[in-house]
Parts: sequence; C-alpha cells; structure tokens
Amino acid sequence: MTDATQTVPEKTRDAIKAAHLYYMQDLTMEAIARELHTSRSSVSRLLSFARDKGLVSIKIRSPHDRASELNEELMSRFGVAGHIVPVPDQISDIDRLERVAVSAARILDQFFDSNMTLGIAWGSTVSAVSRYLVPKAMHNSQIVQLNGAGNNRTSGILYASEILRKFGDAFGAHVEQFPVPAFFDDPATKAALWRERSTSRVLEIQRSMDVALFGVGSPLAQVPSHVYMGGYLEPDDYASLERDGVVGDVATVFYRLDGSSDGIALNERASGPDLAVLRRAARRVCVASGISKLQSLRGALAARLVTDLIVDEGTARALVQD
Amino acid sequence: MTDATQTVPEKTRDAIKAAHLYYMQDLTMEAIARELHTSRSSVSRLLSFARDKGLVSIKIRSPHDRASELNEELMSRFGVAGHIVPVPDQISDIDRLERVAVSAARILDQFFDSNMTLGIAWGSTVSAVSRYLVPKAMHNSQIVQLNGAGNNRTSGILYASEILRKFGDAFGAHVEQFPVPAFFDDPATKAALWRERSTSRVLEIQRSMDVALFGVGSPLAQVPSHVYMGGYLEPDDYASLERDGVVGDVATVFYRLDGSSDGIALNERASGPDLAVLRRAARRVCVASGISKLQSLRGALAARLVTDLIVDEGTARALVQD
DNA sequence: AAGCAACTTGCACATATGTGCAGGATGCTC
DNA sequence: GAGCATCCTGCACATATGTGCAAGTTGCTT
Repeated sequence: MTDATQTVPEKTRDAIKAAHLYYMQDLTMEAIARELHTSRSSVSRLLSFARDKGLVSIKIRSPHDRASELNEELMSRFGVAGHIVPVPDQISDIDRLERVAVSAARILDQFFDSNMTLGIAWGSTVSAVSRYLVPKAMHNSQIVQLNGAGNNRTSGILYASEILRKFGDAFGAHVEQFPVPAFFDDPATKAALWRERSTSRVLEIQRSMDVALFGVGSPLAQVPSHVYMGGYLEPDDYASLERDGVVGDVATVFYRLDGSSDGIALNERASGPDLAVLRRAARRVCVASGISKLQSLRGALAARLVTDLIVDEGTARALVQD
Repeated sequence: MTDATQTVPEKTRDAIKAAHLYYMQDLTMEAIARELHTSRSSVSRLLSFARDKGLVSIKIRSPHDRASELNEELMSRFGVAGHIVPVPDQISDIDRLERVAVSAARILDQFFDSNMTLGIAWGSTVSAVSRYLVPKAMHNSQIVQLNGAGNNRTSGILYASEILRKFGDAFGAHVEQFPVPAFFDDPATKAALWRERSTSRVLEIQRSMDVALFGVGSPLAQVPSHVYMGGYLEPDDYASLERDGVVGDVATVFYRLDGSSDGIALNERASGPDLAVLRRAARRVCVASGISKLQSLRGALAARLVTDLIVDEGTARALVQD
C-alpha cells in the first residue's frame, strides 16, 4: 500500500507505534485498533511482537536503589550489586534455576550494549539464561566464549556452540568461538596451543571484554555443575581438587573459599581465562541459584570475580548469614 | 506482623516483589497471589500501586535508535533528538496536547536524575505535563522556576507554583521558586532586582541547571500561549513584537524565525533566562504539539535552544517539510 | 491461471485483569 | 471501650486481553 522501501519493516513500525500508544499513553487495545485501522486482536498480537523483539523494555527500580537491606548488605559485605530474584523458598532447584534465569536474561540487557564485548562462560546456568534472552539490536558488539567445550556427552543441555549462537542471535552480535577442550590432558599442550595465533587472537578478545557472564560450579553440589557431569574430569582430578581445597569454579577455573587460586594444579590444564583476565571486565555478572552453590559463591565473591550478582532470595539470605 | 521498622514500607516491598514476578518472570497475577499469600485482586492493586509510584519503568526503543526517518531527519536538519508521539491527525488540539504531555512526562524521567537541577518554564504545555508525571525518587535534586509568574488571572490552568510543586513532589526534589513578575514595566526595575542577592541566588541556580523543560509560545497561534492570554502584555507590546519580527518565545524570552533575538525590545523586560543561560543546560527538552506552534518551533530550533524535542507526529512531519 | 506454502486477519470464545462494594481491620479521639 | 474515620481485603461482576480457527491474502512455482 504505502512504500515498502523502508529500513525498518512496516510491521515493526506499527508495533512501535502500538507500544507507544499502549505503554506510554495508556490507551486500550481497542482504542489503538481504531487508530491503526485494524482489529483489536491484531493489536494484541502487535504488542506481543513488540515485547518479543525487545522493542519494549521494562525495568523495576527499587526506590532510589536503597533497595532491600539484603542488597545493602551484599554491597557492604562483598562489594557487589545484588539483583535478588524473588522465588518461593520451597520451590524445586530446577524451577528455581529457571526463574532466576528468566530474570537474569532480562537484567542482562541493561549491561550489554553496542560496541561492547560480552564473555560467556557456558554451563548449565548460562544455558538456562540463553533460553530466555530478549532480543536487543546492537551494533559492533561481539560475544566471546570463555572456556572450551571439548565434548558433547552431556545430556539435555545445549552444546556450547548453541548457547553462544543464541546470545549472538539475540543481540545481533558477532560470535567468537573458542574451539579448545575444556581441560587439557597435558599442560604443555595448552601452553603450546596458547601460543598459536588462532588461539591467542581469541585470548586477546577475552582480555578486551567489557561484560562477563557466568555461573559458578561446585564440585560438591547435589546438582553438580555441568563440568562435573560431562566426564571431563577423572577420579584423580577430583582428588586433586580436594587436596587443593577447591570449593568451586568459574569457567573451569578453580578457587578456594578464601578466593585464592594459586597452586591449584588443575588450573594449569583448564581452558578458562586466568582470573586476572576475568577481573579486567568492568562488569562481571554472576548468576547463581540454590544454596548448593553457597560455598562456591563465597569463594567467587572473595576472589572479587563478581561485580553484579543475580541470585535467588533464599541463597542471598544465606549468603549474608553469619 | 513482621518488623515494621524498615526504611521501605512493607507495601512498597510487596509491590516491588509483585512487579518482579509479573514483569520479569511473567507469572500471572493468580500465581503471584499464591506466592504472596493474598488474593488476586490485591495483586492487581499492588501492581497498580507499583506503576503509579514509578517502581516500574517502561521504555520503548526503536531498533537501534535508527528510529524512523522522521527522527533521522530531525537530527540531521536541526540537530535534535526527536521523540515523536503518535497521535491521529484529526484529533483536537486539546487532546493532542494531552497525549503529547502524557508521553513527555514518561520520557522526562529518563533525563532527570539524582544530583541534577531541572529548570521549568511554566506554561500551558508544561502544566499539562505536570499532570502526568510519574514519581521517581531522587536525591539531592532541585527544580528551579525559569520565568516569573506575576498574576493568576488565567482560568483553568494551574498556577505556576502549583506546577512547580507537582514536579517537586514527583521527584522528591527541592523546589526553587522565582517570585518575580512575568514582565516588568520598567527594564530598570528588572535590572535592579537582578542585582538583589535573593534574586541572583536563583539566577545562579538557573545557570547551573542540567535539564531544561519548556514549551514554545507563539503570539499568532490559534490557541495562544498562556503568556498571551494572561493579560501580561499590552496592545503596544504586541505591536512591538510584530515590529521586531518575533515568531515565538521560550519562557517569556522572544526570538525570530532565524533564531536571532538581538534587539528585541520586550526581552529587556522579560523575566525569563537569557537564551545563552538556557543553552548552558546539557539537555534542553522542548515539548510542542500542534502545527500552530510550527513557526515558533522553527525559531527555537534555529536558535539551538533544543536538544530533545517531544512532538506529535503531524507537527514533526510538517517541520521537516520544505 | 491454477496450485501451493507461508502469512495475516477478524471472529468467537477462553483467560486474565480491573473495580465497586460490603465487610472487617486498625488506629485514633474522647 | 465506644465512636469514628481510614485503610485493607476478597468477592462478584465488568472489562480487557490472549488465542484457536477458518477464511482471506500474498508471492511464489509450474
């Protein structure tokens, strides 16, 4: 009917218009339908479309960020900005993870914008987040994989590349994969590979990342982290971790409860970024759900790996408990 | 029941929780009611409460701000960021103003934040905006009145002080009134008063403002600006304006179509800020609706008074027309 | 032009949300 | 503690919104 030569598809334009009328001017869908010369149901669908495409962004703000005492305490005791997800206490761990992941996906887009690099430590938590991403069109942004994947023996979880792809799709960003094993058998192989130009190119991108997104793994958790189920590690390795006093990992890099990670043998063979590299990112977003992650979380906080913590209410409460 | 010693009232906390569950986790009100151990209707009311109190903020984003061609053209031709309000073309001027004002009120809170000073040029447009403000709690912010009020002979419009108060209430900001007449009879009186410490204190605040909010007046408009109705100006004054080639005013300060304002006699007697002072504000938000404002708007744009323009679609289109 | 797949549309109905009203709390004054 | 105003709750109903479906529409292919 009108010219269809526009950069933005007509449907999108209508959706934006409808969103304006609905969310900004508080018109009813009925009224919007009249203005747009269409039916009410079409308006309903237009608005769904707008929400799905991330044309509408909704933000909840605690009154002047003095939020809950919980948030205040997280800030004063651990120096992290808390994003506490309300979840009933008696919910299953699975559901809890899902609900934290939904919120995390929506919070994430406040941190990631055009011209930025986002590092992704894939794992079951981040995988859950990837399923709920709200699209947000950006320019000149890239996603970089932080830890190698190696195999695909794991069941029911998306492979690393698929997780990465979902992030890339949602943000219209370039995806940089990191095609190395999660753990090397021989540290020398890792060292050699790290000197290869193709690898060091990715390492360089990791060093330049602005935002890092990760969960925490915990070797002792009831619901063990993906890394511990995938058959990546041998019984010997577990013994080594225990000997070294490890409580958890971020992107296959292990640390102790006090945040230290020096002399942990397995890290020599891990593909994840040196924790110093991780700390270069201005925003380091940790998603965690369930008290089984508690000790691991404490370690990550002690290691100052986290600037923003997205966590369920119960775990947050446990965290600040003496 | 639980401790009521909290900084944030319990109702607000519940409202935030409900908002999280509803807007972030997409639960239905029914489900939220179960989690909060209350009835669905209460949840509905909690959510209304959260929206009213500005606990929820909704933003529409055109895909990557490459928005409509209209916005692009506004930027390239006038150097302003456009915020175009969709409104049917055949709507009455009154309704059009209301609808632009609703949108303006919601857009404004993206510009005004803690530790900022907001200058308000009161008038019928800004008065309309004041009626739709969404509260947003801030710290250490202030609102300063830009032009004097003088009398209250006008009907149906809120007095300046009431407008100011609404802004102050919505943002929890300190309000600085400017108790001078809109126009002086004798320029010498103005000059004298301007040297008074009580006046110069306010002028100093005006100079430090970060955001200015104003409409434009147009002496020739069908719906004349408040200033022209209030009996502030005499027939002689109108003649003077015409002689000087005036097309409009911002905060009682007049300018010509080309944006110049040198040698306009009436400005010597006006209480509004020197345009240079206005231009000190980093963000200068102009709200305009209806083509009767067109010439005045062109003048304001030529004078580089505006950085952000909130305007109805039809007027925006007229603006970029040759 | 017929045939087909992939969309889009509006209707009718299913759900979800908003709100007037009649209690029932709560907190005050006297 | 009675009397009163104010606020809060849930019910029942009124509106508003979401969605399966059948009937178009569009843009192909043959």
